[in-house]
Parts: sequence; structure tokens; C-alpha cells
Amino acid sequence: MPTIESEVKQEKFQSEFQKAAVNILFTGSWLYNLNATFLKTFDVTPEQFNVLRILRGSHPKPMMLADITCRMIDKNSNATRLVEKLRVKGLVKREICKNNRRQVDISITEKGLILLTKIDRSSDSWQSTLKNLTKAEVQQLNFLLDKLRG
Amino acid sequence: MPTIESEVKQEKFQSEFQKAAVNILFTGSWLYNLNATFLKTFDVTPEQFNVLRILRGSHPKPMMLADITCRMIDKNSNATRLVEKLRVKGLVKREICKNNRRQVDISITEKGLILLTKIDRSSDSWQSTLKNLTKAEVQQLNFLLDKLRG
DNA sequence: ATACAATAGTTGTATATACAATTATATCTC
DNA sequence: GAGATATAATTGTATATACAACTATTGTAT
Repeated sequence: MPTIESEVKQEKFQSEFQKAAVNILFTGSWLYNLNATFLKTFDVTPEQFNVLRILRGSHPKPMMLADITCRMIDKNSNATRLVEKLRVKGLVKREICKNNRRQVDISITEKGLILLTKIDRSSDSWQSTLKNLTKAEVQQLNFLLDKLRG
Repeated sequence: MPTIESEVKQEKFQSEFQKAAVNILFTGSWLYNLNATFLKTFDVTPEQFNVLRILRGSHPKPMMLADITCRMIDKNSNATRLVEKLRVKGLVKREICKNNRRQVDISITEKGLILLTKIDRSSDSWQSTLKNLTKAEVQQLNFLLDKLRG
């Protein structure tokens, strides 16, 4: 098992807490890169994929931009430009809301839904990287991460 | 305790494994942003801070770029430009290696060491966010993350 | 109704990242 | 020792991110 010490070639951390901070950042980056590489074959970035999943969750009800933003993993990504890229690919639809013309209604298209289905079908491969943990361990991990954020 | 479900406003995940993936990415991003905000007062980015710590670990022995890169949390950051930024700030020193002129010897300066000391002193505040977990829980978290990466 | 504030999204711009191509130097092979 | 290969780092370039400033629309108070 590759400890975080060996991963970043540091023999000793100041504390178990500091080690955990590095470990979370490192593991997050590692997982992100795995995911990004996997999704590249489908020509979407992790955040684009994330937005598509969010929209599928609401489908067929459209969502406004602010609602998408607050559900995103990385809130700093610029939702306007992200959605625009998905629109160009034909994966989402944008319509100005009739009742409130400031607002934009965004929904996933049929093409977007089909893409998600395809991704889901072949995502076993990368999800299997998580299979190093038992279900009980994964539950424990989720508990600890939630508790960590306070 | 804010569960990952409430953080990304998704009631239900396909599996505990998928939830863990989102949870790690989300917590990593959350921790990164906390850290970035904290370090901004010292005018360094998280990766710049990371490189300074790496160099302090080797001090007074200089390191070559490739050795720094393989110790970095995010291996994709461009170490050349990162180090150059630190050099401009006077926090590191660059010297072409006499024995091997392809190679650049990089070391942390006195100013860099002083900055790290200052940061260490005031980093209790942000490290305290990890204090939501007991030491035993933090150890368990480190164990699970290491095991996850396999 | 007019002015002020709040909301929803967009755009500008500086900086950072991803990844491939390139330069420079060293080593190896014949 | 000339040419091929490997190593170390840098540079080019397209894309992404951070964050503030801006536009447009709606709501509120007087």
C-alpha cells in the first residue's frame, strides 16, 4: 500500500493532522486526474460531466445557473462558460426564462442523456479503483470526511 | 454535520463508492480553497507553499527540478514557472549545476525560511479546521486514503 | 412613479494549468 | 569521435480558473 509519505517522498510530517491535509489534497488530485483521463475519451472535462449529472438529476425540469453553481463540486468554475461549452456540443439547451427574463433555464438534451448513459456503462473501470476499500470502509471514509468539514 | 449530500444538494448517490468519490473531490477542493485563502495573506499560492516546504526539507542541500516535481501534490503544475515565481520573490535561489550543466540546483533562501516560519506560526487557525476529528479518527482517515489509492 | 437596492448572469483580464514540442547537455555504442 | 539515445529543463500554446467589474432585469420604499 503506497503511504502518503512515499507518494510525496516525505518521511515525516509535523503531525497526523498535517499529514491528513496533504493526504486529502493528494488523493483528491489523484482521483481528479484519473477521472479526467477517463472522461477525455468522451470529450468532456470532470466539471462538465458534473454539470451534466446535476442537470440529469433535475430532468425534465430545467435549472437556472445559480442552482447549478451551488451544486457544483468546484464552485469557482465559471458556470456561464461551462454551460456554453456544453451547449456548443449539443449536450444542454439554454432558454431565457419567460417569467423572469434575467434568468436562464438550462436543461440536458437527449444527446446529453445518451452520453451520460454511455459514460455510466463504462465507468466501472475507474470506479473499481475505489474497490480497494470494503463497503464498510467506504462508509467510514464518508463519515470521516463529512465530520472533518464540520 | 454537513453531509456531502447536503453540500452538493443531491439526496441520493448511485452507490456508497460514487458518493465517496464525490466526497473526496469535494473535500479536497474545500481544503484547497481554505488553504489558498489563508496563504493569500502571505502572497503565495498553495503549490508555491508546497514547493517551499519541500525545499526546506532538503535544506541546506539544494534540489533539482525533477526531484521537486515528483514530491509535489499536483504533479501537473509546471515546476519551472513555479520556481521562477518564487525566485522573483526572493524566496528561492537557482544555480546551474557545475557537474551537470543540464541541471538546476534550487534551494530555499533565508527569506524563504523566515516566511515559512511565519506561516507555520499562524497556521494553527486553519489547521484547527481539522480538529473536528480526534487523533484516532485522523489516523483512520490517513489509513483509508492510503488504502484507497491501492 | 422615481430612485435605490437586489438578483441573475455575463464579460474582461490576469494568472494558472495541461501537454506537447523544443533546446541543451550528457551518455552510450560502434 | 560521430551519431543515436537519454536526461533535464524550458518554452509555446490552447484552455481553464479566479475574481472583480459590468449589464440587464426585477423588486422595494417613499
